[in-house]
Amino acid sequence: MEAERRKRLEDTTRWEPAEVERRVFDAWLEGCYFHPPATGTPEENYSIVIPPPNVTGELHMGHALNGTIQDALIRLNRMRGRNTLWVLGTDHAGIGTQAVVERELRAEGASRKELGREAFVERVWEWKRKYGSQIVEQYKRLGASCDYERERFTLDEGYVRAVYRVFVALYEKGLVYRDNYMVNWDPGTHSAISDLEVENREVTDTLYEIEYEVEGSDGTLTIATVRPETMLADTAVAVNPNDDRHRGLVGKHAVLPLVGRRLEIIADEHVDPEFGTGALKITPGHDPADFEIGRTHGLEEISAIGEDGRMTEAAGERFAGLTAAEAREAVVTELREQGLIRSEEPYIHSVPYSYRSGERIEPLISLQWFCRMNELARPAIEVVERDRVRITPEQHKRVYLEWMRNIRPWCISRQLWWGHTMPVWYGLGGEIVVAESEEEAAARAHELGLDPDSLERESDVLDTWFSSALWPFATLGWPDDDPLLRAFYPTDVLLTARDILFLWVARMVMMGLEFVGEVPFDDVYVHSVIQAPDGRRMSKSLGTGIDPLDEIEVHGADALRFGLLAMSSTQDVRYSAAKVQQGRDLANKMWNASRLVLLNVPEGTTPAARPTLIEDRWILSRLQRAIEAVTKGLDEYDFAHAALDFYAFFWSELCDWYLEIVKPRLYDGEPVAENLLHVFEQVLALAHPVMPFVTEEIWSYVPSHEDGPPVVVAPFPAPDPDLVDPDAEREIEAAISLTRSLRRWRDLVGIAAGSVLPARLVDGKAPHELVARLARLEFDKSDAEALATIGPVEILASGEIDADRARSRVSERRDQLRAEVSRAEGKLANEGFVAKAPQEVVDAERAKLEAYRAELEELG
RNA sequence: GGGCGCGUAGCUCAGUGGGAGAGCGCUCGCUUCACACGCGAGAGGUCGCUGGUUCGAAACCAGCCGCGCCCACCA
Repeated sequence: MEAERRKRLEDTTRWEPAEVERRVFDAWLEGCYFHPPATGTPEENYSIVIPPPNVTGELHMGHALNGTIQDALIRLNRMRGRNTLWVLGTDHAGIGTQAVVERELRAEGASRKELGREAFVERVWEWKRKYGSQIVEQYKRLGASCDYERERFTLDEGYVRAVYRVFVALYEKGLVYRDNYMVNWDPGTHSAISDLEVENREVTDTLYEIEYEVEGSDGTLTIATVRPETMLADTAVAVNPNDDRHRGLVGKHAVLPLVGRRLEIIADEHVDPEFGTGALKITPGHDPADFEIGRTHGLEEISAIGEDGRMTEAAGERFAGLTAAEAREAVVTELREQGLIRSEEPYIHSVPYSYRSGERIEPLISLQWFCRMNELARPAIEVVERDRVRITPEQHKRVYLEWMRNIRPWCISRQLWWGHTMPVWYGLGGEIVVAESEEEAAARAHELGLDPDSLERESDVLDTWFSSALWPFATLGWPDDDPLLRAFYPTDVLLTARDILFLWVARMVMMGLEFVGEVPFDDVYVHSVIQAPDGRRMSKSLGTGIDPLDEIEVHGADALRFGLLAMSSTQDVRYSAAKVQQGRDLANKMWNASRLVLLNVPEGTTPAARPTLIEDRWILSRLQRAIEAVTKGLDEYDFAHAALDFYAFFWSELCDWYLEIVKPRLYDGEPVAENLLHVFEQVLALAHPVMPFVTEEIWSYVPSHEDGPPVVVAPFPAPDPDLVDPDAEREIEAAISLTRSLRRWRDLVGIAAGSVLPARLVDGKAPHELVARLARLEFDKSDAEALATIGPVEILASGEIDADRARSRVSERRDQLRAEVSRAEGKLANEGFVAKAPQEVVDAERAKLEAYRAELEELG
């Protein structure tokens, strides 16, 4: 080792991540380890596409966990020698990005409208060029080994081509169509949004009961509503066909108060006779349920509320121009004056809100573009049923299938400016021309006998999720016959939290099957959502967010990665700062344990498994089991166990025991250095997928690695069954357990930690020689009084020992043993147990009983 | 309304049929020549409640109580 590096190793008694991480990461980039060639087949290669973060995004804990899991898998498979690609990129995120830039404009006293569409879109691009790579840089801080040379963006030229190709194909297949249909109108963004972008909130409204006159009768009909203003657009009243109370009314007409319109009284199964009076006002223009009923019965659809959230002419001149809320008040006031309100009650129910703007959804009928989903869903259901796509944990499989089987048309047009402008043109007579480019559209118009110059392009853009659905193949070069696509599609696994299972994952499966003819990934692993430590949602606006970059700054990326994996699970978890701290402590421990080894092995030592003594056989055996456990955890997506099993092996077995046991040999130059280096080399490689930085840094100090390949491309350890050694395990574990008993006794009796006690061996029994050193005993043949017998060891009276205290400790132990003996005896006296329990369980119980009796015997 | 999940040490969580575990916190003792981000030792739990299955239940089954999430057009 160079003197300078040796000095650094000697002087650095703490793992200092900040100093090392950037340097190590740059070296990885320089080595091009993250940039695989487009060769080989998807079966032999390993690939993952990152869930593209919004281009406006900043790395949050969700990204950090999601990214850490992917990176651990990517690094594992890269080390296994597979040609490994992790696709990185960002999503243009229509509404979100548009909102960010609009906010910027507002701060300048300008507005989107003033600027005009073209200039605004250019402004967003400017923003993207300036800030769009922020989150990508943040993934680097995490240590993410993505292919940064192949970064993609959903509005890349090639990506846009993929989007248009898909849109046109779906249109030609009749799956994409334009229709006047009930949509979720978001008054906040002035756009339609899809069902999945709606969240239901419990709110308290007033439930009004309103009386309607029935034509040709003295009776009245009472209906209940929380939205009296929508009555202005009512076109019927419905009752349940089996409701005896109203049977006679079906076919008659009610008169709509304030308006005077005649409303047919119809019968429909959807009406719940139990609710209210069993009569339902039908507003096909402003209620999704009523819309369905209206279409079934061929009712007139009146739009009384416009897209601006104000009442239209159709609402009548008294109300036109009012906001919906004002109209409600006006309607209620008039009804009250006319004595038509029977009751007003507070009413708690769930109401749709825009996930994006947070405003209450206004259901209305609008001319939008839709995508029919059931045909696309069919094969996507099948691949999951057949486990061609495996969803882990399995409960999500049912949820996925359930949703897919009841899938509804998807509203894909958005009234925004930022996004993929729909490849649709309209002729003067309303003719629709759909084509991948303007030139093609013109040609098609020509064929149809339309004047190409008169074509007007659709101004709506596509739902952002429409383009995200193509992510796994559009990023790999589709629709071209790209070598990347041939080498890496289908990808191996998709990592996500469950919130975008429908919004994104299901749609990728459908699109992948439809356009590439193959699933986009073999596995879907649904991981935790990380909550704030108090169990609330982690969010900036609530002030509950914890910034992963701050954690990296303070504790290092390895610490955060370890912590996140250790706290991760298949269900939601609370963020645990303690787990990150545990990761930091582990990195520090790895650094320092390595210093012990690296600074004390002779120059030029080569790592090699060389079991000289039984403790060497023991640690090699334990290492094989640790490799097995960690590998299993990573392969089975059980990351918490992978991380924590590694921790337990490294800290409790390797550091606490093996290093303490071999220290004298290491200092004295007795043979152990090769074996120690071997164990460390394996450990570094084993931990690398989880803690890449500290392992890479230490690796560079291991003799024989100085000019060799870095650990990022070192072979991942495989357990060697020949090194598993149950005898050595038994023997060393017995020595450890005896040492601990002796230490416990010393501590209880109050003996100074440093003092060496005289002891004697019980005849015929020899504990492992290590015990004397580890428990600080000195054996002699004196015939002094034995104060205690612990296993095969008698501790002799000496000036340092308080004999009374020692005796009371002995008697405590005796009580403990008696309790154990009677527990075991009772169990073995139970005939049912002896007869029915498996033989090895019974034998084990007998052996324990024997051991307890023997120790009790020894204590006298 | 339907579905899923959770309730284990003070806290955050493992454990899914054979003697209750980890990390943090707490107590006691240590400047032991890798590490005080450390070392050694320890205290702390009727495993939400009730019943059942079993020789044996934290685990399996049923019911109840409490909490969370997803889906759903009862106004």
